[in-house]
Amino acid sequence: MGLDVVLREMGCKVTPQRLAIYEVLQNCNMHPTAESIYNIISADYPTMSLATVYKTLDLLKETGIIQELNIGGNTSRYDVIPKPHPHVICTKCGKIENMDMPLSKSLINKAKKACDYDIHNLQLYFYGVCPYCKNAK
Amino acid sequence: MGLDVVLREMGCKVTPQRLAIYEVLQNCNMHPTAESIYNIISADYPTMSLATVYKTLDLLKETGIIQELNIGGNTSRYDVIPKPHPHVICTKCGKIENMDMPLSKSLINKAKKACDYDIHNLQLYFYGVCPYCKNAK
DNA sequence: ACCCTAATTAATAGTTATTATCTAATAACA
DNA sequence: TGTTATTAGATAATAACTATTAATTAGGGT
Repeated sequence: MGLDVVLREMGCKVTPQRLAIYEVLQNCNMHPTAESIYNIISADYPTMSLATVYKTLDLLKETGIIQELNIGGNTSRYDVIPKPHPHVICTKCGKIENMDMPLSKSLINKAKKACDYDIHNLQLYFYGVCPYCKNAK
Repeated sequence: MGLDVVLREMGCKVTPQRLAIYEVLQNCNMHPTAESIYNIISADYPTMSLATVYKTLDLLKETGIIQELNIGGNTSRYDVIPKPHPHVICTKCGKIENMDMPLSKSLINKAKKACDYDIHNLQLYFYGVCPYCKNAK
């Protein structure tokens, strides 16, 4: 389902800026920061504002089609949500990658037993050293 | 093993400020921010500086006896490390709690198979609505 | 116990990510 | 096409954190 449909369903306007930001996130699997999204888009939309990027990212988060990643450092990164997946972060170079590894349903079930929350989401981050940095040393 | 021993082993000085900050983290299971640690300690150490809190937290992170949590929002929270455990965050009130739920060794093993990283750490966050907020509605 | 020195604190200024505000532009609908 | 509420863009403001620097202090040597 396209972003335009989702936006209209929420009563939000479909603007080129929003589509462009979402497109960057889809075509770019490197989990960009708000600022790198801004830089990428500035080439085509010289009038794009960083504030717009932030506002749009918030909106897309609310719609549930992207997620914000908090992996340490003081900068958030963003990610389209095809299906829930863990992330690996290289503690040397800071790169962050999707992991093709299913988040077992049983993990949420165990969590539900371990506390009294209505759990609706989870984030799993692994920290380590990537193959490139391993060899670089 | 006490903090003083750890610090001396690292060739760092044992100062009342450092001990105080660590003590707050130990006696307080609410995962404080740097600023709330500062506020708590200010009562006893009126001369304490926020910068000192940040530097000490960084140092304690390096020693490996505390960890920094990135749960969204733009503020880091801190936590002593008794043994690795997941966290639950209430998406209504922002409270964050430790979960008494083992992080199975197999999770890391699966991760090691799924990518080529030397994985040395992981963070697992669950997001949901806490019992109190459930009832409040 | 006292001194010396390097490490650390405290105060403050600076930086950076993010948010708020406000005016101009524009998507959606009649 | 015209109207209107929403959104974009520019910029100022905020908040978390970091760098700097002078003053203080822990810890080893005497």
